[in-house]
Amino acid sequence: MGDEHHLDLLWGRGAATGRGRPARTTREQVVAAGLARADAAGLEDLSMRAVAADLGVGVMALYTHVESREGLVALMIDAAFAEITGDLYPHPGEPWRDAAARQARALWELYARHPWILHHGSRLPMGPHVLGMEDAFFAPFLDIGLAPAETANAAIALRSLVTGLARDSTSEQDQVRRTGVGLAEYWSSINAVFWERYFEEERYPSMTRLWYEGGFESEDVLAEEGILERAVEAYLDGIAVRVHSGGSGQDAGVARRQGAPSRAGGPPPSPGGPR
Amino acid sequence: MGDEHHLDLLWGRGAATGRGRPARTTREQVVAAGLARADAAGLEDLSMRAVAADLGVGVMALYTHVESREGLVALMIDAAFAEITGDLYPHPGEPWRDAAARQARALWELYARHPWILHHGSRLPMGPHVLGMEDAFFAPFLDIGLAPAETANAAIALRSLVTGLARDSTSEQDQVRRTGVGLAEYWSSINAVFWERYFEEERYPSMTRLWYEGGFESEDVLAEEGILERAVEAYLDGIAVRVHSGGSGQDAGVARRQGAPSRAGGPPPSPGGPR
DNA sequence: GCCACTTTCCAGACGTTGTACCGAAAGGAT
DNA sequence: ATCCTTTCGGTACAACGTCTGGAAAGTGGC
Repeated sequence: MGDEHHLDLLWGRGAATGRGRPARTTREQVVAAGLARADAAGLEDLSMRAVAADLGVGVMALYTHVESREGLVALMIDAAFAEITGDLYPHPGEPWRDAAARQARALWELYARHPWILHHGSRLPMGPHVLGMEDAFFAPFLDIGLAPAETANAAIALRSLVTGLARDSTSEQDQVRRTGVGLAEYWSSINAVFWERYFEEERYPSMTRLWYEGGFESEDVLAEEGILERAVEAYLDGIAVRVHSGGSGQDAGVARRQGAPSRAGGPPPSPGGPR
Repeated sequence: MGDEHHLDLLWGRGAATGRGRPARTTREQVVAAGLARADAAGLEDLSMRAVAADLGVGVMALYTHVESREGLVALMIDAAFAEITGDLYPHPGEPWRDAAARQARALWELYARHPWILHHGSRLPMGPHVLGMEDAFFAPFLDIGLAPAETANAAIALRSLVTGLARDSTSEQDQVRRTGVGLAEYWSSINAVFWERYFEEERYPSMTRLWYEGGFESEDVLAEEGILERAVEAYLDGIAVRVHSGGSGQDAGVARRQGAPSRAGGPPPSPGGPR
């Protein structure tokens, strides 16, 4: 297999020559097994030995399809994003706010299905479907009268808002799963022990006051989606204000780069690119 | 030391009795050594052996101060947040938007100093300074005419927005540090290899168009702070709209909970609390 | 001064992890 | 049938977190 670049695997380049001993498993099977295990038990239970055992295969057999554990996780992440990239671009005639909100929801639900993506340390891999997701997030803000840089920032910030909220929301479930203790006992132990033993109401006046005013009453899981909806709506409101009033960037930056680009290559996939 | 609860360590409860062999290091020293190492080399280089070697101490000596590696990281995170909790609450007379923006900046800069906090998998530990930060973030939104639940959501979403943006921005520097390759070569290799070998302009039309329009031109590091400023401003604009027009929640939920609370204890420190 | 008692320190060991090495196995091409 | 290419899997190794047991180093009581 050509070790030209580790990105080859993400972009499906390593074409089999047909010669040599045939592999007992496909790369798709390996990635699927990893996905299943991560969905069920989290990233910290994704050991190469465990994945190999799930497939009934020796450990080192995995390394014919992935170049490392981290490479496997990269493939898994890109495969996960393939779930939503099919219907992410704005539909014809769909208002930009509806499209952006729909994208935010899709990303949110993807993170709910695969929370390990959020607890994965490094950046998203530059795979085709991750890039597809990022590209789609730019689309709703393209022709609404924002300057190009504002357009880019608006989309990146929306993505980050969803990611941050999802991370906050899923991390506690993740912790519950990791420690093995059930959700009920976890919270009951927190409630029983933490508040009376450590929390000092006068030290944290804002939370205390909000508590007594009922600000933390939402107990159902769906209310957690409410916070996404509200935050996205508020943020898009802010973008809308920017469009109608101080926008003035409709044609300021259009076709500015028809000459010689200051950097060779193409667009960066993520916040800012080279800095 | 009483192993009543792992939270005792975070809240500084384990008081030394004065008897027995005195410890050669203090818990503060251990946490500081861990902080220094994580700041310099990231969380994945924070091994117990390395921290012990930095202190000139045997490995197991650390376990008299921390109960595990994860407990050490929790202490480190709480210690890091202590850097900003001193001046986080709104100043007297400070407009709520200024206070919220200032908090967002402070959190952003904290993450820039300690990016490993963002790449840490599980949720923030329930330490006194983490709680202090969370409490302060609620304060600006308290008396601006939002319903209690909206107040809580607004603060949580602002925190998540900053965290998400910071995570996106710092993860690539983190990746550079982890792989050992310098920033310049990293990006030059990305630029030289990626765009011409993998990227297909017709497959990612939004990014391609934004690129040609100059949407990704910000090359300086400070521009990265611009994205935070812009996103926070947009979000706070959305909150402001909510306050002045459709708010109507000024007194809807005040003092609703003076009777018997539906849950025993006190306010939850984080999004939603028990669900 | 001496002795119990308590706490900390450290060397070694154990189990688990990712993965390098290498000979054996298995199929296509000649 | 023989080569050639690729995959397979047992073994090995270094690094990791942390348990264990005994030695070390103090304090309090006599």
